[in-house]
Amino acid sequence: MRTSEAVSLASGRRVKIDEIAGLLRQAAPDEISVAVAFLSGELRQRQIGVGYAALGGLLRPPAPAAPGPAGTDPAAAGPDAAAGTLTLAGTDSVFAAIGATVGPGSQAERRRLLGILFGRATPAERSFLTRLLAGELHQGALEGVMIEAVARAAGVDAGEVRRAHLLGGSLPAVAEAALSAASAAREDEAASDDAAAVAALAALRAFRLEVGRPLRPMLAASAPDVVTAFERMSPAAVEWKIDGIRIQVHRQGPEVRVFTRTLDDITARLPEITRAVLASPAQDLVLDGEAIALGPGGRARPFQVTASRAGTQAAPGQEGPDVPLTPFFFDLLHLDGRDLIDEPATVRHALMSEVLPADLRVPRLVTGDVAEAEAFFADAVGRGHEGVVMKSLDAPYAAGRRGGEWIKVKPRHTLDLVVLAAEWGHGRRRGWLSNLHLGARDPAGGFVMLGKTFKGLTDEMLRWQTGRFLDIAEPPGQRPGGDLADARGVLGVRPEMVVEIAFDGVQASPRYPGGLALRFARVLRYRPDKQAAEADTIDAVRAIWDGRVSGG
DNA sequence: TAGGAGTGGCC
DNA sequence: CTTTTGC
DNA sequence: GCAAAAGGGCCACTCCTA
Repeated sequence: MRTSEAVSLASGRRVKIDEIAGLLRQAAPDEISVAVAFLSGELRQRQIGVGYAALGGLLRPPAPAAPGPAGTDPAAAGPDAAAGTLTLAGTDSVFAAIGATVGPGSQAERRRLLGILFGRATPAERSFLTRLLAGELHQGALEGVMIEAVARAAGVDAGEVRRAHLLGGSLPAVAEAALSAASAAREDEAASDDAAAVAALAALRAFRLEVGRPLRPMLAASAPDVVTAFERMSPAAVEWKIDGIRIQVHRQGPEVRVFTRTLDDITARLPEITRAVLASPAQDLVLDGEAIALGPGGRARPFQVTASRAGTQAAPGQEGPDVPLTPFFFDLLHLDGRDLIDEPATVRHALMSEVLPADLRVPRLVTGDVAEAEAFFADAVGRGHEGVVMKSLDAPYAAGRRGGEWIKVKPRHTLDLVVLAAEWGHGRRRGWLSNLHLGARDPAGGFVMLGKTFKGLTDEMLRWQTGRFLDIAEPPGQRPGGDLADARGVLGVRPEMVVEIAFDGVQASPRYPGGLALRFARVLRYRPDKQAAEADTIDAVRAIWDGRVSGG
C-alpha cells in the first residue's frame, strides 16, 4: 500500500522501480505473486465480476459490515481480520471468494463481501482497491515497470525476466519463482547476493517455450503505405492482414489448444480449428495465425460476424457451427520438439510449409517490388481483408514485442465531420474537453451521429478546443456558473466546428441513428476554413459502407 | 419472460 | 484496436 | 523504442427487475 503511494508520487521510472523492488525484497514468499499482480494492476483471478459501477459508494464511508454466516465468511476469516490494515493474502482471498460467487443473489453477496473488505480498509487502501478493481491504477507503473522491479529485486538482468514472462509465465508466477529461489539461496549461503542472483537466474531460465502453454504473440508496427514500409525493409514477405481474431494453436499429439491474443483458452468454442490442425502430419506444433468467417468466394465477412461466432460458447451436443471460422496461419514457433522462435522468419516459414497445406497458410508474396506489393495489397483489401503485414525475412519471433520487423499497412478513409458534443476528460485529461461526438451532415437537415473519438488530439489541441467549445456550449445561458455538462460529463455544443477524421472503415451499428458507425476514428486536424454546411454527408458514409462489398 | 445494466473480451 | 507523451 | 494512459464500437454472457 505504501509502496503504491510512493510509486504514484514518484515521477521517475527509476524511482518507481526502486520502490517496488524494495517491497518485493522484503515480501514473504507466499505474498510475492499477489504483490506483483496488484501493483501491476491485475488480480490473480484476472476478473471477479466487479467493475466500475459496483464500486459506487464504497470509497467514502466505511461501509457497515453486515455479519455473514459464522465460519464461512472469508472476509472475516482472513489473516488480517483483526488488524486495522489489510494484508495482501487476505485481500486476495476475498477477491477469490467474490469471483467464486455466482448464481441468483450473487450480486448482493459480492457487494456484501466488498463492503466488509472496504470497511476494514484505511482511506488510502480504499482508494487503492477502487482503482485496482476499476482497472485504473494510475500510478504510472504497470507490467513494464514491474518486470524491471522484479529483476532489480532478484539481482538479474531485466531481459531475463522479460523473456520468462513472454514465454508464457504469468508475471506473478515468474516473480514468485525468481524471488523465492533468490531468498532461499540467501538463507542457505549466508546472505550472498551473488548466490541469490544465480539461483534466480536458474529459476528464470527454467521458463521455456512449452507446448500447451501460450506465449505473448508478436505484434506489428504500422506504416501509412507499402512504399514507406519498404523504406524500412526490402525485400519483405507481404501477407494478407486478415480481419479476424488472432489465434495461437498448440498441438501435442492428439491434444490441441486454441488461445487468443490475450492468452485466453477458446479451444471449446472453435472445434473446426482443432480439426484443421489435427490434419497436419506433424505431431507437436505451435502455430500463430488468424481465424475468420468467410463468405461466398472466400470473401471476408464483416468483423462483427467473426466476433459473434468466436464469442459464442459452443452449444452442448451441437457440433457443426453455422458460421465456421477458417484459420490462416502465418508462423510456426515449435515443431516436433524443436523450438523455432529464435530461427529466422524464412526458416520458420519453410518448415510451416512442410507441415501445413497451402489453404491453411496466409497468402503471401516475397518481393522488393513496390508495384507488386501494391497489387497484392489491393487484392487483399478487395477480398474484404484489412490490408497487409510486411515482414522482414530474417527476423526471429519477438514474442510480445511491437518492433519494426512486422509492419502493418491498412487503407485509411478521411471525412470532414461536425462536432456535436464533447465530454470532460479523466486522468491526465482532467479539466479538458476531450472525447468528441461526431456527426455527418444530413442533406435533409441536421446531423447524424456516427460515434466518438478522443484520439489524435495533442495537449495543445485539447487546450484550444476546450476554450472553443465552452464558447459555443449549448444551452449558452448555463455558463459559466451553471452546469458545464450533463450527468455523464457531456457538454452539447452548437454544431459549428468541422474536424477532419481518419478511420479504418464503416461498420453496422445497433445504437447510432444512421445504423452506421466509424471503426477506429481519430482526429487529424480541425478545419477552421470550413463551415458545418460544408461538412461531409451521411450519404458519403453510406457510399463507403456500400463500397465495402466491391472493395476499397 | 423480456429488457436493461454491468462486465469481460475481441478488434 | 490508435494515438500522444514521457522516460 | 518502450511503456503508460487517454478512451473508441461491438459482441456474448449473467444477473436483476419490470
